[in-house]
Order: sequence, then C-alpha cells, then structure tokens
Amino acid sequence: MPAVPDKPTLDGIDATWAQRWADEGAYQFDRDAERGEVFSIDTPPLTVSGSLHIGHVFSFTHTDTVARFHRMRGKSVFYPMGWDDNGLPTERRVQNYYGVRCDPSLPYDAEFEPPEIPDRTHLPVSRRNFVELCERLTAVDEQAFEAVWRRLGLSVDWRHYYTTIDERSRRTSQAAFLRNLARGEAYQQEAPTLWDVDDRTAVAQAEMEDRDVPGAYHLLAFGRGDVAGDIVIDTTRPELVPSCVALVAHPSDARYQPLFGSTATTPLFGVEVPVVAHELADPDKGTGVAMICTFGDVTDVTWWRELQLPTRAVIGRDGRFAAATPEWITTERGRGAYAELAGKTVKQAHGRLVELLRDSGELRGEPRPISHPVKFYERGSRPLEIVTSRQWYIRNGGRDAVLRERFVDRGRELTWYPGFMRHRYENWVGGLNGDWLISRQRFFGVPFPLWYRLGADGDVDYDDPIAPDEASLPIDPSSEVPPGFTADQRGQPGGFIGDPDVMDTWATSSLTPQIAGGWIDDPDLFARVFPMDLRPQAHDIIRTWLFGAIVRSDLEHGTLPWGNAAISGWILDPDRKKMSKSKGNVVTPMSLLEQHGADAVRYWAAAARPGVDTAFDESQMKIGRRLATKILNVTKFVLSLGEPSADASARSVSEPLDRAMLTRLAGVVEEATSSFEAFDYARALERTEAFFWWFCDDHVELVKSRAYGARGDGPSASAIVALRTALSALHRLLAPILPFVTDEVWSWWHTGSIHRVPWPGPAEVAPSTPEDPAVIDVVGEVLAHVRRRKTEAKLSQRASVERLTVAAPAEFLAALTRGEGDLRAAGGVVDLELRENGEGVVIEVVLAAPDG
RNA sequence: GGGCGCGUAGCUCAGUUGGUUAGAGCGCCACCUUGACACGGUGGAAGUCGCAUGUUCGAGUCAUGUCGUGCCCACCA
Repeated sequence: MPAVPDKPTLDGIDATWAQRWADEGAYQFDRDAERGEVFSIDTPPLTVSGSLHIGHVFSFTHTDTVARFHRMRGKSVFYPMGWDDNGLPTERRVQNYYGVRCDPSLPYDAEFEPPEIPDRTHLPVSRRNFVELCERLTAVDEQAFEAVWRRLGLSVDWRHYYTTIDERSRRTSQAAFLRNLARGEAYQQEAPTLWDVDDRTAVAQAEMEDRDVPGAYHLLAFGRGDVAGDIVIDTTRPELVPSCVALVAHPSDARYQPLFGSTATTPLFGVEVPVVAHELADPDKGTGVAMICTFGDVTDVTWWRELQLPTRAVIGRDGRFAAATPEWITTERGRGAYAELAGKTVKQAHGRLVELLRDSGELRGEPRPISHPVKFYERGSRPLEIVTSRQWYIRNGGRDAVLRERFVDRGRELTWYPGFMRHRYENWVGGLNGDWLISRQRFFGVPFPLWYRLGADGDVDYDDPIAPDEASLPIDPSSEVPPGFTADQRGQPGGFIGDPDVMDTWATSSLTPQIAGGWIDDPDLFARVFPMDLRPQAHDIIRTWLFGAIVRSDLEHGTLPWGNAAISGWILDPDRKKMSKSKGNVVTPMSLLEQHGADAVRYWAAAARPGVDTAFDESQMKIGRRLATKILNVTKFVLSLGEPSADASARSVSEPLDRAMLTRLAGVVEEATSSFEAFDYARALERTEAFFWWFCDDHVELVKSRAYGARGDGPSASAIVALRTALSALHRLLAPILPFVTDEVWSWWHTGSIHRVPWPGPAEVAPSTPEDPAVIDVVGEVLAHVRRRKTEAKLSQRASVERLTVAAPAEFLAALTRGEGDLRAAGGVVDLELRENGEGVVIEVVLAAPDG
C-alpha cells in the first residue's frame, strides 16, 4: 500500500491506472454468474470511419458510470465492445484512403498492394482485394478507438470484442437471416425502390432524410389528341416527361371529371397516356392535375401500383438517362427529343429538356423557382431516384397493421430513459410505409448466404433459393459452391449463381445482442446475458438500430432484446448549434483527455442530465478537475489524522456533529443508489458532489480542531472515525464517475482496486444513534455570521471572537448547544451567550481587537 | 399539419409526488496565505422562475391557452 504522497497530484494518474487496469485484466465478466447476478449491456458498435467524436466520449461515459455502479453492487457486468466496420462508410473511406474502387468482375490478385500515393482515378480492384483493404484499414482505426476508450477509463471487458464484419457476426447475421427466410419473415421482391445513384445501391426508409433544395415549377401543356385545347400540368421534374404513363386528378374535381377516361399526349414525345382519377391527387396543388411518371416520387409508385399503370423507366441505376431510345416513344419528333437526353445525368437532362419545351412552346410561362423538400440518402449528396430492382426485405410491420401494432407494443414494454423518447419510436413505427429493405448492392458487408439455380435457358430461378446448412456458416456464395454443384457450373445454364448482394449494416448490427452474447456459438453465455439489461444509444438511431433490434429479437426469440433503453443526447456547439463534424474533429477526444484528464472529461459528461442535448463546455471539465484535486487533498488530510486505536470503545462516534454528518451521508447514499438504479448518473453525481463540498467546506472545518485533539481523545476519535467513514463512502460514491482519482486515493489506505469493492449502503455509514442533521445547519448558520463579521471587519478568519451572543427560539438553542464545543473551536469564540427569543434568530458578534 | 423537448441569476444548468425568505457552478466584486488544498478559502452583488388565465389555503412545480426555440414524423405533382 503506497503511503500518502506529500504533494498529491493528478498528473500522470490516468496513464498509470489505465495501464494497471489493462495489465490486471480488470473488469472481466465472470461467466459463471447466473442471469440474475449479471448486468449486461448492449454496447453501440461505433462506425469506424476514421475518428472518434466528442459526442461518443459523452455517451460512452454515461454507460460506463452505470456499468461501474452495477459492478460495485455485486453484479457480474457483461460489457462488451464492438465496432461497426462493415458497410458504406468504410468502403468510402477505403476508396479515398487507398485510391481504389471495387470492380467485382476482376480476378483476385494475391500480390496486390495499394499505391503509395492514392490514385485519383481510383484504381479498380477485385472484390476480394477490396474487402482485404477494408479489413486492413479498419484494423488500424479500431486500435486507435480502443486506445481512446482505455484512456477514458471505460470498464469494458476487451475479451468480449466484436466487429460487425468478423466471422461470428457474419455467422450470426446469416443464420438469423436464414431463419427469417424459413419462417417467411424475409422475402425477395422486384419492385420500385429508393436508389442512391452515386453509391449505386438501394437504401431503406430509415436511412432517408428530407433536405430543402431549390427547384422550380414548370407548367407543361399536354395535347388532347383530336380535341382542341391543352391540359396544363405543373411539375418540378419536367425531365420525367418521357416516363409519363398517365395524368391524374381528384375524382371529385369538376374541372377534370369530363376528361377521365380520355387520353392526352405528352409534350415533345407525343406518347398517348390516359387521364385517370385518384384520391391522392390534390386539387389545390399546381393545376390540380399531375403527371404520373415511373418514377418521380413515392406517390407515383402508389398510383402506378393501384391504377395498374405500365412501367416506363428512363433513369438507370447510374442516374443517367438510358442510352437507347425507349420503344414507347414512337414519333419522329419524340425520338429526336429523346436522343438529346440519352446518356445525360438527371440534372443535365432537366436543363436540356426545359430548353426543348420552351422552344416548342409547350412550356407555358417561365419556371417559378421554389425551395422544396427532396429525399436524400442520409450519407448521399444527390437526390434519390426510384428504380425497379430485386431486393430482400424483412417484415417489420410496414405493410401489416397487426404486426406494426405488435412492435409498437414491444416499445411500450421497454423502459425508456428518459421516458419521452418512446414517442419517437412510436412515431416512427406508426409511420412505416414499407417493409425493411436489407439488401445493398455493395461489397464490404455480410453476403446473403444463398445461391440460385439457373435454368437450361440461363434464366435465374429466384423463387427456390439454395440455402447452406447453418453449421457451414458463414459462407460467401460468390466463392463457395452450393451442395450438389461444382465450381465450374457457376453462371452456366443448368448451374447456379450466388446472390450478389450484401446485407445492409443495420441488418447485422440489429443483432448485436445476439452477436456479443454468443447466440449461435456460445448458448451457455447467451443464457446468462440475454435478454440484456441495458441498451444505451443516441436518439437519432432509434428508427434504425433500436427498432431493428426489437424486430429481430421479437421474430427470433419472441422477447425484447433488453429491458431498458437509455437514450443519450447530442453534443452541441457552445453556441447551441448541433456540433458539426469538422468542429468536433478539431477538438479530438484524445487531446481533451490529455489537456483536462479523463476524470475531468467524464465529470463534464456525467453532469449532463440523461437524454438532454448538452453544450460542449470545457469550463465544466475544469470544475471536474477541481473536484478531483479536492478529493486528493481532503483524503490526504483525513488520512493524516491517523487511525484511532482499534479498541471498540475508543472508536465510537459520540459527538452530535459527527453523527449528524453521517446521518446526512446515509441519505445521500440512498439517493445516489436509487438514482444510479434508474440510470440517472447525473443525479447521483449532483447529490454526492453537493454533499462532498459541504463535507469539505463546512463539516471538516467545524471538526478540524477537535480532530487534532482540542477537546481530548474521545471527541477526537469520534471526529476521526466519522471522517474516515465518510471518506470511504465518498470515494466509492464517486468511483463510477471519477474512476482514476478514486482508485488513486483508495490505494493510499486499502489494497485492491476500489472498483471491486462493494458499493456503500446507508446502514454502513449511518451512526448507531441517528442525529438530526439540522444540528450542523444550526451551527453552520451561526458560524457563517461569525465569518461574515470577520470578513466585514477585514480580519482573518482565525481572529478570535471575544463574545458571541445568540438569541433564538429554544429549539434552535438546543441544537446549537449540541454543537457548542465545535462552534467555539471553529469560530475562535471566547465567550458564548445563549438567550431564548421566540421572535427569531439574532446573532451578535463582538470581535477582539486585532493584536499587532 | 401531427408529435416530443426546452424556455429559472450575465453564462451553463439543478429544482422527484405543489409547502416556509427560489438553488449550484462559472463569471464579477471585496477580503483571507488559517497546522489537506492558492488547481485553495470566506463573504457579497445579481432572478417579475417566457407570458396570460385557471385549480388550490398555497404554483417555478398542476391544467388550459399563448409566444419563443429546438428536434422527430408527415406533406414532396
């Protein structure tokens, strides 16, 4: 046990203790523990995209305080750590970092090394080479992340570590998918889907966001065939005229009722389309009649489906207009116009088509600029298009009201912290309008573990996929061969092909409780940790990660994946704007930890109410550091008083002030405990901290001279025993928040880490005879008067008081009398006169003349 | 348009079931080097608790309305 240092300091303790915890393998989960003795946490696997944000430090600290609390409460804490490395963010980072792009048609090159200087033209590499580069880069990033987490003091069991692309994740994800498929919960469908033309993949509803972008309304004239006159429609996307399949108006719209059942011809292209009626057409929008295109937006998809209209797509998966003129454009003029658009991007085609329409006179008036919301992939930079493609879906209630209600009910079964976050969940689930699209046309992800037979004509039979044995998972259908086939049958008539797609990263990360808990490969572990106790996460991913996990767990296990969800807030700039990525990256977590110390950074995080958006505030970190320093100093002081003799009678807390302090402390212990149980680390900290400062500033000052022996051995021992009891409890109450400094001071007077000792209970600190804490307040009030007078008289607080007169109600005097000795000592009071006064408290202080 | 937060001292925020003169920290002012701590301590100035009605003996706390602010969802011709 190291002695108390002469000059305690926080310098260097972070590195010392982080290293010791790593060396000792602290915080290991005891896997012999039964479920009831376990506290399990479904840690968010962070996207490994290069750097940690201060917001991550914020929310992960919250979780760690709760983990440490439960560990001290005697639970075996299952606290794994995962990285979400599969998926698009990694692919993009690899493309830029190494200057490559994936071309699945290329063969694997075992000798491949990326260029030293990233190639701006993005060197094409095989899928396997690309995946290897992804793995190489994420490994580097993951090490950097782990270093920050260790420095921050997260009490993670690093043996329970996973990444969403590792073998176990792939096996788990594929097994869960195959079971969904077997039960009919997963299905494949060729349908219009939202499509990102830059990443060339389908995206899910949950990954879309609206952005306001500039646009313009264009009035376009449709011909009436033989009949004179035009039908004028208003559109923001005139470039979609070639894919127009109908015009639509509301059934009750008298202006257009005569036209229902007749046809119109599209401007420039001269294609004849029907005029139809549908409830979704809004008479108040534009001219009241709209063109239906395949597909301009999701309403078009609804109309197309419900009115059974033909499909006339012109925009390809690359976001460009098809090179070949569509066969439905038959007029010479129309084919000439289309030739002007072929191969152009949507934006280019838009510009050219407006020119053509203006020249032909079919554009009426000038475009009227507006700003309107347009759907984007949340990570994308161009608007989403809608293209028809074959995709995998998991039923999530988006097309089934009964199932949707079941998931809403699951959300109600879950305990939310803070409670109002449940509304976001219900809002989202209630508003679903389609099933969960899980397939992505990408490369670095978990492959769909399926093959398809090829007919004699080479046609793919999607209806009867070949699934592997669960025991053989994970598999890659693009390199492995299904049972009963040989490798040379791949792609041949009568042979097979592998499913080319990968699962979206959310489809895998929705299984983090199953992955971390060992559902597939360690059922014994799984039984001890699942359903988990806590899911900590931010509110922006309620609709993705949280909802996905509930869906998967409900479908597979018929239960919630966890009992509690603790939702953290955002970190905002000091000016209350959402902290931008660039800004957040300027202040890196590591630099903050180095500048302020881990405990100080943790203090800032833990001082924020759960779920509340919080300003980035370095001054809070300074306060945290001040608290840590105070802990060092007050510990040094209390321990310097020595230990009273072991004789039980000499160890009794006999003095009223000491008992009052401990009685108050017992209340604080109770409050801190119940707060932590409700995941309210902030309240636990606030109560403990308030007591701690009061303890240092008032109680210690009051009993100091008695502790030194001013009133004899008994009263001195009482003070010392009470101080040490309080100190021990305070160290432990603060340990979850400030693990470094508390382990440091604990080591001065104990062997073993504070993080493995029991959390204090009220009974442990409460005195055998309780004392009303008001005794200290009364003494404190009088002492404050004395101090004020000394300050007013510009005297030192050590100046003595010749006479102190207190006139007060009997009750007040009685309490004061119980602390009289300490009051005299602390205030330097020579004469104390007490007088009963029912009117109120009047205090007179006569100061001694300053001597020399 | 629907939903959910938030609005308390110059700043950042606490104020759990309504209960005596509304709290903390930072900042500001004055003072104190006192046998743990100057990375300290003592004291002070500073608030019509967004506004309005209502319920109540009593409202920062409950209800209704209103204003401001932020987020989520929907609308996207």
